[in-house]
Amino acid sequence: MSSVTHQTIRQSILERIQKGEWALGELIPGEAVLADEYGCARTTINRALQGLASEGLIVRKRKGGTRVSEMPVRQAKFDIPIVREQVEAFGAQYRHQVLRKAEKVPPLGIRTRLGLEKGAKALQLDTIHLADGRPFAFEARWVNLQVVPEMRNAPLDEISANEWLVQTVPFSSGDVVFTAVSASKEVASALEAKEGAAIFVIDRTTSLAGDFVTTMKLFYREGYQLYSQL
Amino acid sequence: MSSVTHQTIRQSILERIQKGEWALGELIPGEAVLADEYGCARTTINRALQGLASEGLIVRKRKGGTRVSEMPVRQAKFDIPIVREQVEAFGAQYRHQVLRKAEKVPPLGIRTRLGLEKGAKALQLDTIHLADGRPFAFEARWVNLQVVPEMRNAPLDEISANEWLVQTVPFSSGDVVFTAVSASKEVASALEAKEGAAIFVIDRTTSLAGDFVTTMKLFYREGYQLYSQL
DNA sequence: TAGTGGTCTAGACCACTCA
DNA sequence: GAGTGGTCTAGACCACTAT
Repeated sequence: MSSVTHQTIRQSILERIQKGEWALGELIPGEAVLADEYGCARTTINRALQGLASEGLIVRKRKGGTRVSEMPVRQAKFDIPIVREQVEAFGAQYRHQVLRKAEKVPPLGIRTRLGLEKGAKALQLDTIHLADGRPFAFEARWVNLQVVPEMRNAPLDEISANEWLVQTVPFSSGDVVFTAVSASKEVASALEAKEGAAIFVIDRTTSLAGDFVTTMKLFYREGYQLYSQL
Repeated sequence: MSSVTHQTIRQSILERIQKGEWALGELIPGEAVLADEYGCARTTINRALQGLASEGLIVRKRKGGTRVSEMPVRQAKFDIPIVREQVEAFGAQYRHQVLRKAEKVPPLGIRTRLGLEKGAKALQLDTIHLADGRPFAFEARWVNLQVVPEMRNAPLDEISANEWLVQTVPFSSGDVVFTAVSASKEVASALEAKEGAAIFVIDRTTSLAGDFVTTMKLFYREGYQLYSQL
């Protein structure tokens, strides 16, 4: 294959943008022109430019042409891993322990997030995740049993609720919120931290085809950092 | 255009995966077969499958075929916005104030992150971002003057360092770390919070073509939440 | 070595939107 | 109305890798 591929073109145009060949908001040459310039088919240019557009570096409009983005949106992508993998990535041994497993009527906030009717029960699951025997993260979870009734019988000694759900209900979607909170008495004791310690929290709700499956708060031990590249 | 587009096909195949038509790790039909099934060109199928692969839902290998991902990686994407836009998104009025602007030799940690030689000076900039006059975020920044010497004369009364850099050195890359910390005396006073309060921190280092431009810690006011979709 | 995905091309038509 | 990007097609060749 020649060295003129959509990837090399994409890289080349990226560098031209970074070098300032076109100012912010300025029109860059059309696909036809670039195709001629790079000596390739318009399709190939199109693919390169669509890649850059999906990253937010350029803005494309029919008839309006392609412009360098005026407000390049910086996007960070995070892999949201399974806690066990995080622990093992630290080179530590993973273990988890279910602290509470109860079927009961959830508080209003949880009920809303799971889309449950008033009085409906859900499964409450509190888990502590351990790295080399020391607390790594505390998980407070509610599961919608109307969607995954099998969860009642999941072997939670062998596999964490997190992983069981990933395997049983894969490819669900959802949202995530990151926050910092002061450790409550309950969280502090689970994490063996002082009450009031600054704790990094991931608050996550998962849904499958419009049904809310589970909502969870994950409280990490003090000093935990979540890393990503722009 | 017919209703058979790469997008509709992608959605269709996504639904088939979610419905469990193929088990985790199972081989799905080849491009040629799917093209026949959907009555379109192989190119179109290819585009749809590449989209799903880029999201980590399927894994593709030449000769090996396409398989449903065994460990679907959940990725969260965040827009990392400019603080002013965050404040204005809350419907509040934005204002900022430079608390410190000094050219001096940075501590070792900062020096390393900016790739500076021993004894080299950098620009230290502390800024408080205000929403309706109340502290929203405290920014502690160091700028590599070897890369952006113009920063010395930037009109920081009119435009925040953040925005000035985005406009002057757009399209840079970098990394981000999210953490929770207890407010130090300095941070607490800047944010008008209690010492020891749980503060959400974004720690960010930016580079351009291998040169480190700036490193910054952004301490958000108590209760701040960063939201994203999976 | 054979089969699968990765990519390019050339041409075509369509959809949007600016003037 | 005209110019730009969005997409599809049909065919071709290549690159990787499982067998």
